[in-house]
Amino acid sequence: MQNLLHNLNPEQLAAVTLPPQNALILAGAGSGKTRVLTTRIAWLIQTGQVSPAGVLAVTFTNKAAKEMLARLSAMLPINTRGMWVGTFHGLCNRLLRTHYRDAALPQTFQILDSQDQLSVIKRLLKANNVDDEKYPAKNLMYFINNNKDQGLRAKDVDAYDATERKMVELYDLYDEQCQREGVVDFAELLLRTYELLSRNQPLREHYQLRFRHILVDEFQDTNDLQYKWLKLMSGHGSAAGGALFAVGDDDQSIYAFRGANVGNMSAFEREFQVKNLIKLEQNYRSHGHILDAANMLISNNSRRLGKNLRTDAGHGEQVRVYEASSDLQEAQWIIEESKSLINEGTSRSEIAVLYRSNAQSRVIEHALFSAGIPYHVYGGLRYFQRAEVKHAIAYLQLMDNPHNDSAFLRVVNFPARGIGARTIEQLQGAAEQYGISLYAAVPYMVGKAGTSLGGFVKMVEGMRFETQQMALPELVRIVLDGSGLLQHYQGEKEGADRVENLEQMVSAATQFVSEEGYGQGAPAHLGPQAQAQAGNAIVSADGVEIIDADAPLATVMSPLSAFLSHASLEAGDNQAQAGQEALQLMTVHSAKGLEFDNVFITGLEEGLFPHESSSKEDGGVEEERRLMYVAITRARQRLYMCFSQTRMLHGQTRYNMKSRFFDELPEESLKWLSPKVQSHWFANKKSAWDEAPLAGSDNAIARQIAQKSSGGSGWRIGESVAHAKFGEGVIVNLEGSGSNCRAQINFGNVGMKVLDLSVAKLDRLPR
DNA sequence: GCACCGAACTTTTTT
DNA sequence: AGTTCGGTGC
Repeated sequence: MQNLLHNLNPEQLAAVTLPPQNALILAGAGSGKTRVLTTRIAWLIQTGQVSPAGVLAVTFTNKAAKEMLARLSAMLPINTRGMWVGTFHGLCNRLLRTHYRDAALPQTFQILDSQDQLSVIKRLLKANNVDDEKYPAKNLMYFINNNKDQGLRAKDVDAYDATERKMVELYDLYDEQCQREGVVDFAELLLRTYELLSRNQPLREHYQLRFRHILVDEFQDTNDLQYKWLKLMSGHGSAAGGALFAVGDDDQSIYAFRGANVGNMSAFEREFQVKNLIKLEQNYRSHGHILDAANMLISNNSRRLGKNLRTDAGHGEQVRVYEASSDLQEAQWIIEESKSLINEGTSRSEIAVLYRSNAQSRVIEHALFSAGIPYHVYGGLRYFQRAEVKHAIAYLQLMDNPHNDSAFLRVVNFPARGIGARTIEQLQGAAEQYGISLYAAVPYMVGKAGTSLGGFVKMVEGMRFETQQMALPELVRIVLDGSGLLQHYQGEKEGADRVENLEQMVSAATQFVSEEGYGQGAPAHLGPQAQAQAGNAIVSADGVEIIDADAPLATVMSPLSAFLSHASLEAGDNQAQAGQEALQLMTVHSAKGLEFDNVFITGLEEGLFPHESSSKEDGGVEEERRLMYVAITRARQRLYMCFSQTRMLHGQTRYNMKSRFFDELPEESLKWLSPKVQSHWFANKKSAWDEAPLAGSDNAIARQIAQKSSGGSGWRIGESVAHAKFGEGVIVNLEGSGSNCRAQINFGNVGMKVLDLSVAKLDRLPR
């Protein structure tokens, strides 16, 4: 135990050893949050305050859950496999598999990822002849998820106009359809579990009594339903129930757009009467100038819980700021600086290039490619999202649950086997008529359509029979082969990668089987007899037998079902391919939780960062500021910031002002690399472009713009101006000439204005 | 059933 | 600008 608590600072120690009461830990960036969380669990177990089975630890990502488990096994001499450490969705899946009957789900229910969900909705809209102009599938999906994330079923949603009523109706139809097909979407996993436990008192009390300690990571990212879920699990407001230990950072809340509610932190503090609020403000990551920048920036936000990071490391280097004339030049600068870092011996993987939006990566990638510097971009398609892999998964899904219409439709004619749209239409008609799945409707089809569809069903049945006693990896191999997928891609010109991805699925299955504790030889299809083996059967007061979801998943679901869940819930690694000697390119969002010695924050321009769409939502700019805070606090030693006067976006050149965030950083922590222009500067020079530091090919572009733009009016596109009413802006376009000249000016958050230059009073501004 | 062309989109993303 | 999606035409 000495070892466990060794090296903790006073605040960390206090948090780890808190009495078994509700607690809120405000953990700043780089303050050892994960360490506190895992040490808390280890300490509770080691001091005998709780058994491993009495702990529930919830995270948002699989990565975080895995890391927590890894650290726990390093700290404790116990097998962590059976412990309840996982994502909200993973834990709900486990509960629903165990209590599938009570939750009114088929044992082999399948999980829709976002892609699948969208295609279910598209199908629904088509089947109901809904005008998809008026009700785009994406909107409906957003509507449904949004409501589920708040714990609202269709019947609970208040509709105020005809459009909303229609949406509610479609929401209801959607749920019915999912139920018919035996599929659940991500939000449904949570909502279904929530409803199950709300409704079923013995079950609820069982888990409430069981989990003495519930610990939540990244609490600021919880949505309303997750908060309700935690309330329920922790038995809030009832006699039973354990202590909720929430760790989070309100300043790093950057997921409001997907339903996260920072307000949950203060709500928790209030509703759970939190007496133990501990702030972890000692930062172990960044040098002083970097922290000063972060602290001052975030102090511009209101409604904070309040926190200031400090470090024992020295000031370190100032933040280097660079103004480029174009996005190309910005990229060029990043490359020059990276090169010199690399020459100093910096590992390429310790250089991160962050941007607000994915579109920005292209220019940077291009420049890196030309310069021959290896790089890695995060955020592409993940393994289980690739089309060929999804096809294979669909075949596997059909073998486990043939009534999954999405899976059926996805592969019924892939590879092509002569089943066309006409046939499918007929089949859908029959299925609707009898209220059954497409698969079940096949026998009702006659003629040629019946034959081809029958052939498909026979193939699926054949594979199912053939693989009955097989272990999962073998089963996967048979399906890849028997479905004709492998052959299909082998015969394709560009199919080599896809074949490789398919082959990889066999090893993914092998790895899954060994990691999840399924005996290598265990048949992939495991019947309900597994149910009987489930451990800890308990009997509730009213005599209902409850099987605790305690036993390893292997006893409540077959390897195949488990593998399919895994494929939906864990789309595959996209993060951290450790040891890769390459520059790391990613959005600021995906950088959260990571750290690097050297960080570039790029595209710091009004409209990009903060993003223009953020000014329309209330609290939008504050969220952008938190995003900037996250970006800054990723850096350990060196931080670079840059912005560009011009940028190619959506096919046209845009002229932006530098980000307002620069005005919110401490002057003394910044080092401006581009000459900081004095106010009299513009009086002497006719154009900023003449003297701006330009590199290489960019010179020409900049001059072109400069020439094209002055047009005799004395003003220039790209020039910064000030207007008495609208404030600061940038000239985006000039039209007309002489006394008839008008300028289109981007006034940032005020918006775009067209002003007559003979009338408007404008002042030139130095950049 | 497949290939090609044009239109429409383009903040951030995990499960 | 670049991609992706859906529709049309063969």
